[in-house]
Amino acid sequence: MTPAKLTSIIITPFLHPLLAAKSFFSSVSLANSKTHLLTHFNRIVDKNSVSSWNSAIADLARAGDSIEALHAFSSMRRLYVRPDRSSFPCALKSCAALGSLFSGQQLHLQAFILGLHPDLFVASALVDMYSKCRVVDDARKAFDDTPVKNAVVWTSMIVGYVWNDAAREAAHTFKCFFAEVGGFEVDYVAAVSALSACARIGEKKVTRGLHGALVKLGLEMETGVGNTLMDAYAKCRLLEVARKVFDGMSQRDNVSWNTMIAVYAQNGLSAEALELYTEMLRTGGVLYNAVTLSAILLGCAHAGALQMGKCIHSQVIRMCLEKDVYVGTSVVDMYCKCGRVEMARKAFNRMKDKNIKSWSAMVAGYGMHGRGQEALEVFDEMRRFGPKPNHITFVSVLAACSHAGLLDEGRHWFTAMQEDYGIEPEVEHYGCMVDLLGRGGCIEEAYGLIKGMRVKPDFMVWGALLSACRVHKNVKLAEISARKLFELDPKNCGYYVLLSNVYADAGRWRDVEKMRVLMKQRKMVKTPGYSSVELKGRIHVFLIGDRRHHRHEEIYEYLDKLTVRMQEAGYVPDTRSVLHDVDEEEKETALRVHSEKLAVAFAILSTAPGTSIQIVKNLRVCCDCHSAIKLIAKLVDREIVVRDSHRFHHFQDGSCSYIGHGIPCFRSYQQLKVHTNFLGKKRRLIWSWKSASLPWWGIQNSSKACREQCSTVSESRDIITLLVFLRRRKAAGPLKGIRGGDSHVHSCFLFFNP
DNA sequence: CTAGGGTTAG
Repeated sequence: MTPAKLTSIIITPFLHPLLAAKSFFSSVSLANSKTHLLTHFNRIVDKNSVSSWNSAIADLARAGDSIEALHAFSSMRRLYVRPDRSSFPCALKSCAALGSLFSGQQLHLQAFILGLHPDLFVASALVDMYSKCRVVDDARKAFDDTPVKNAVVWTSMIVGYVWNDAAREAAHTFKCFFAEVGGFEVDYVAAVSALSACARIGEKKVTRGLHGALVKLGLEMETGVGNTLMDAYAKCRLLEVARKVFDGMSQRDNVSWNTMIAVYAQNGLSAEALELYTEMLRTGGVLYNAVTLSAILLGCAHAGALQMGKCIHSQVIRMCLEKDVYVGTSVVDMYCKCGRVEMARKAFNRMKDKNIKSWSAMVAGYGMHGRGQEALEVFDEMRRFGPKPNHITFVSVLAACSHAGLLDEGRHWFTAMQEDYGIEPEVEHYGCMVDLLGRGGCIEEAYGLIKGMRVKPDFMVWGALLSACRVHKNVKLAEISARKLFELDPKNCGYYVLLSNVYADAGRWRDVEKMRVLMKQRKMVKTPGYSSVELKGRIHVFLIGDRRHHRHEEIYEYLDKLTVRMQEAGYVPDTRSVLHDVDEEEKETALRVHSEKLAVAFAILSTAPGTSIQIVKNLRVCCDCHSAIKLIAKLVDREIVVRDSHRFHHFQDGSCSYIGHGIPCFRSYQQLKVHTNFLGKKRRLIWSWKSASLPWWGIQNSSKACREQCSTVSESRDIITLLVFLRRRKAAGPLKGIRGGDSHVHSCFLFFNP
């Protein structure tokens, strides 16, 4: 580059479109004779003093006004003020925030010309800027060009790799750092960065190794280190170790609590998540915030705990967090997974900023309720007004088509995704397509699709095919897909059962027997099926034939009565389901005491007439339970919503929206396994809400917006029942305050506005 | 008289 060109770049440094906008600094020039400027934040800038400019740039960068910060830098250059080592870090940080590589490169060039690039502050900012602009190779070059490195430069490089999805590289860099300085100089920020790399890698060995090293350095007592360590262990699926770290921490901040709650919620341990949340409120002495509520909402969504979810939603509104995209999306997701897709839609409409995940959540929400047409309408709206759909959105769209049986639409979007949006289909997309085609009866076409896949088909794909084979009685392909499934997911006995169902339907009893023997030989352990129902702040869990519930006698008695009424109405037990779900020895009792029936009976007994009932089942609802619950809903005149591992069944007026089989919408075998352990370890089956008081108070004075959402009679009745319950528990304070907008109750609310 | 690196969420 010629000196002349260099000069021109230095004098008019920023030609980037970002900086075309009018700025306060645009009018600043040599022609202007004033020596001082009064800028943003009432800061007085001496036009000729570098440090004065530096402060102004720092102010703007700190406030997040990156463009103005760069304008300020630009104006300074126009006045021929020579930047010093303090001018660059803030300016580079602004480039990083904007992702503006162009401006960043020019700053690099200027720093280079002024000979400031080996300065530690400048170097670390450069590394940071390049990695945030996604050119990790240049970040590495800037890193290597720094002759003497300190912890900050090393950390910037480690974080840079993590940012650019190169976690292993990051871990390796930390190792080099550690070796070079012999452990001295490794501070807790470096440790946190390295641990976040471990979390990405997700390998037990790596995390344990680093943990050991940090203990030696005496860094493990730092709160930040503990927080990240918990996350890293959780990502390695060592939940108990994560909890141990949490318990062993001498100081916990809200990130510690949030992390632990999120870990539980993400792994399907909703009860633990909610329990920890109450503990946080009671003893933690820390403030909860958007992150906490987001995690708790996820827990509610998983447990299907609508009432709790509403409480949290109410708190969200009070804390003015509805406008937060993350929280807003969690609310939408929670309502969808708790069976209230209309309420989800209302919450969705109230969101001002919607990101791609909010839109995808709404599409998926309609999809899991079998409302494909509405899902496609939302998708259409998204294409016109929202962000550009990505691969996640298309998973939602295809799943919606498959759940609603929209064969042509599904085919159309699968092609359009590749041709118009340039998105290569991944395993999930194939899973949806195989399910869609299989359900539509095009089994051979589905099999053809699998054979032509570029990625390796996973258990979802083969599982979808196997399910379709059962519905359409295709023994040959069932055997093929089952064989694959035995390899891919050897511990899951569901496929053995499914294949034996296919044999049974074809009358091949010898093969059915073979399957049974095979299962015994391979020592398959069944995932225990259970159903749960939320009632006044408790989650009641029922296993098959469970007699551990304190009201079990009442429940069985009522169930017997119901059975008689059902038989009078013409109900005949559907024996296919016995094959579907249960072993030989459990056959006789099995049908009548399936966990979902127990849960339904318990819910009817315990709620006021007309209240709608929500059940969550971890496996699929069997055919018999399906028809039985349909009849029960009619007999007792209730709306019953059952969410199983695959989709929602809305029972009302003797009908159900359920269509055939499908691929799971609540997928995650990890979650099921954790649950199995949870039950296998004989933890409390009936999880009781230890301290119902605090989180529940939100509902008393539900903000107007939330009340509007709870518009139906049964829902407001839910709330009243809840209030009476709370009063009985003396947790709720005076009732008069509950009914009206009494200020006394307001003052009782422990709402922390962080 | 100012400046650089980190953790939780869907």
